[in-house]
Amino acid sequence: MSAITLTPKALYEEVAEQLRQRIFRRELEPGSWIDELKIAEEFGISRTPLREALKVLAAEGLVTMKVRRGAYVTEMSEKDLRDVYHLLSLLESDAAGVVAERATPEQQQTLRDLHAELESAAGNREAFFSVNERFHMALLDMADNRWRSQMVADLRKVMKLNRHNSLFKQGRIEDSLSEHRAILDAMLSRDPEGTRRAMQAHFAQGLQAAT
Amino acid sequence: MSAITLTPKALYEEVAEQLRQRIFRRELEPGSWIDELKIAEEFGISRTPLREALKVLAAEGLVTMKVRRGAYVTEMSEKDLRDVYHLLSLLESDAAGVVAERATPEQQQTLRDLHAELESAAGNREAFFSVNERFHMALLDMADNRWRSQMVADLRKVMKLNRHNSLFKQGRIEDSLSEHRAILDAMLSRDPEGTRRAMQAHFAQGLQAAT
DNA sequence: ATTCATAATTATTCATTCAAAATATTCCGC
DNA sequence: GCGGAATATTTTGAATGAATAATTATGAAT
Repeated sequence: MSAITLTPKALYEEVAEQLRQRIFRRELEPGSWIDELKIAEEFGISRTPLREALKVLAAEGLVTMKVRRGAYVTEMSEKDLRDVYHLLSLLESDAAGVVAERATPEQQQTLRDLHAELESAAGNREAFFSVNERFHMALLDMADNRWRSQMVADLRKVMKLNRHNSLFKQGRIEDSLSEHRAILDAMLSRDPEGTRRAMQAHFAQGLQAAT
Repeated sequence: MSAITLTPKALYEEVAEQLRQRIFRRELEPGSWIDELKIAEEFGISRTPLREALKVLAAEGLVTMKVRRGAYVTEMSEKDLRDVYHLLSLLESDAAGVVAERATPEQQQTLRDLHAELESAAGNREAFFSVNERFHMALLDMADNRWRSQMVADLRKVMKLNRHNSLFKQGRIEDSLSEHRAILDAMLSRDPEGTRRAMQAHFAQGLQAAT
C-alpha cells in the first residue's frame, strides 16, 4: 500500500538541509571552520556526501570554501547585510509589480487569505515569521520566474546568517503588518508602480530594524 | 625562481570550468545526459571531483540534477530566455544607476576607455563580444555588491546556453554601440534614472534580437 | 499478441583507502 | 631562553571499490 519512500532525496541533499538548519540555529557560527570528520561522524555518514553537500551550500553562499583549508560558515558584514537587502528589495518589488499586473482573482484571494493569516499570527513571533515567509514566497511563485524565485530563496537563506535575524524588534510586527496591508491594497488595485513602491518601503523599514 | 606547480585552484574548480566551456561550445547539448564515467575518463580524473564540479554547475543553473539519474545540461525555453533577460535588465540597470551616482573620476575614465575599445572592436564579432562582457562586468564591479555581481555572472552563464547566443544579428553591433553610448552619456552626466532607462532599453533591444 | 512481472545490466551514490599539503609541536643550536 | 628547522600529526583532496536503485529486456501467462 503506502509509499515506502525509497530515496526521496539523495543523501547529500538531506545533509545539506541538516547543515542549513545547524547554521541557522547558530550551532555552527559564522566565521567558524567546519570540521568534516566531526560532522561526518555526528551524522553517521562518510565524508563524500558531506563534501558534496558543502559544495551546494557554498554555491548558495552559506559557506565559503578556502583552498586546501576547508569550509567556513560565511560571515556577513554590515555592508553585506545592506547589499543583500538592496537586492531582495529590487527583486521582490519587481515580482510584486508583476503580480499586481497579472494576478488572477483566485491568486488575489490566496494573497488576501495569507494576509488574514498573518494578521491573526501577530501575537506569535515564530508563527508570524513563518507566515510572512509563506506570503513572500507565494508572491514569488505567482510572479512565475523560476530564476528569480531561486535567487530570492538563496538571498533569504544568507539573510538568516545575520544575528539580527530577528527582523522584528519592539513594535516591528505592527509596522510590518501595516506595510503589508499597503502592499496588498496596491496589488489588489492593480497598481504595479504603487505596489513596487510599497514593497520597497517595506524592505527599507526592514533594513532599518535590522541594523 | 619560477612557480613549480602551485595548485592555484582545486581540481573540481578546473573541471567545472572545463565543463562550462564544453557546454558553451555545445559539445554537450542542452537536454543531453552527462556520462560521468566517459567525462572522467576523457579528463583523466576520477568521478569524485567530477561529481563535485557537477554540483557547482547545478547551483549555477547550467546543469540539472535528477535523482538517481545523474546530471543533464539545462534546457532553456523561450520563457526562460525572457525571464533571464528580465532579471539581467533589472540587476544591471540598478547597478548602472548606482555607478552613475557614485563613480569616481578614475572609474568614469575606465568606462570611457572600455567604450572606446568597444567602438574600435566593432569590426570583429568575437572581440566585440569579449569587450562588451568586460564593460558590463567592470560596471558590476564598480557598483560594489558582490552578491549582485555573483548573480549576474551566473545569469550570464545560463544565457550562453541559448542557441541564439549570438546576440548579434545583422546590424545588431551598430545598434548595440549606440545604446552603449546612450548609457555612457547618462552615466557620465550623473543621471541615475536616465542611466537605468538606457540600460533597460539596451536589454530590451538585446532580447528583441535574440528571439 | 499483449501485458505484467521478474531478472539482469547499467549507472549513480556512498564508503573506504590513499596521497599530498598545511599546521603544530618538538628538539637542537645559538 | 629564544628562534628556527625538521618531523609528526591533522586535514583536505582524489581514487577506487562496493552497494543500491532504476531501467530495460525477456519470458510467461492470460
